[in-house]
Amino acid sequence: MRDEVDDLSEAWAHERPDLDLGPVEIFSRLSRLSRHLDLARRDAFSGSGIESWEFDVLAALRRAGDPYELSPGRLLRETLVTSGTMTNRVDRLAARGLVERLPDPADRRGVLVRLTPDGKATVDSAFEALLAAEREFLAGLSDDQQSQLTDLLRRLLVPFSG
Amino acid sequence: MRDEVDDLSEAWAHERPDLDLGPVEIFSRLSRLSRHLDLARRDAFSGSGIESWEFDVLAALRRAGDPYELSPGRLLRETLVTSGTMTNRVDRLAARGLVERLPDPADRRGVLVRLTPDGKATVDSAFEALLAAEREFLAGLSDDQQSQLTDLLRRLLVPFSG
DNA sequence: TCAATGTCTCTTGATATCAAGATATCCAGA
DNA sequence: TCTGGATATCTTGATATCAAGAGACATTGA
Repeated sequence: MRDEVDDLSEAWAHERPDLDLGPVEIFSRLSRLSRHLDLARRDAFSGSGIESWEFDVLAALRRAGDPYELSPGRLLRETLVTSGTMTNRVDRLAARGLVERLPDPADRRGVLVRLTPDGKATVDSAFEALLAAEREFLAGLSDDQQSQLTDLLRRLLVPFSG
Repeated sequence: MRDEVDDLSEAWAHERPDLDLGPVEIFSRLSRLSRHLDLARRDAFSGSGIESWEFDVLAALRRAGDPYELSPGRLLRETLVTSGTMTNRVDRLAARGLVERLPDPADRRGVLVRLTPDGKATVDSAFEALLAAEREFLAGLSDDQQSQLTDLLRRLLVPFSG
């Protein structure tokens, strides 16, 4: 049981024996796993004909529940991108017929982005493909280990969820 | 102990009660932690006057040990970017005096990128700042939990390290 | 020796993103 | 009612990245 971070960490230990590399052991793995996960997501989504950024937007709308509407402002907070990026994304999703823009009846500055039936079907199929791909990732962990990992990651994430 | 992914997962469970969301509990946290980590890295590096992509390149050279040289090809495999990106990065690092390009004595097609003394000092100071910032992240975990987490993440990463 | 193939680096063209600012609308308080 | 500041979205300009390909050199096998 040896991974690429063991090599990296060993190299650092050789060059900087004065430092405690404990954090590297965790965060280098976290960061690399995240990259591998991104690639796996791309593969999983290609079957549904969408890209990762499209899924992020569509999934936020899908999770919101019927009638599958959110403001651009809310969407950009959910997906952590800037407003210029979200305008561009909504433009492209609307051009593909996966979402539509509606005026917000409660605020004339505002707009609502709504999932179309086509968009809903697309995101549902993509989500199922994603879950299947992610389950592959977890094949090496027992159910017990999976819930341990969930718990440890939650502890790290809590400070950012305030 | 509740985090943002608990909300997200609950919303999905409400909309898609037919699906097993176990993988989401792990990978959504992993992905979000990675984003928060990127932001923290940026902060940590700003004190040393460099950006994250600069650290990635300089750190690969630093880890290689004296004389701190690697080929661009090796560098792009270490940092997972394309060759065009690496050419651009080495250009900018060389312009700042943190690395220099040398002809490869063993292969006339090739080039070696070498850390300058300035680059070495910069990356060493940035690495110490990064470790300090990462230690903050880990404040909520006991030593025991940290090594549990390291072990679980290694298990996930092993399949990608072949 | 020579040709074919592989390897290495850099260039080009297109694109998604961000930061900053513009415009329109809402809202609280005088 | 009016005014100042906050909010919501979109636009603009600059930049880092990627994909694809070009050009130079190395290596292998006949």
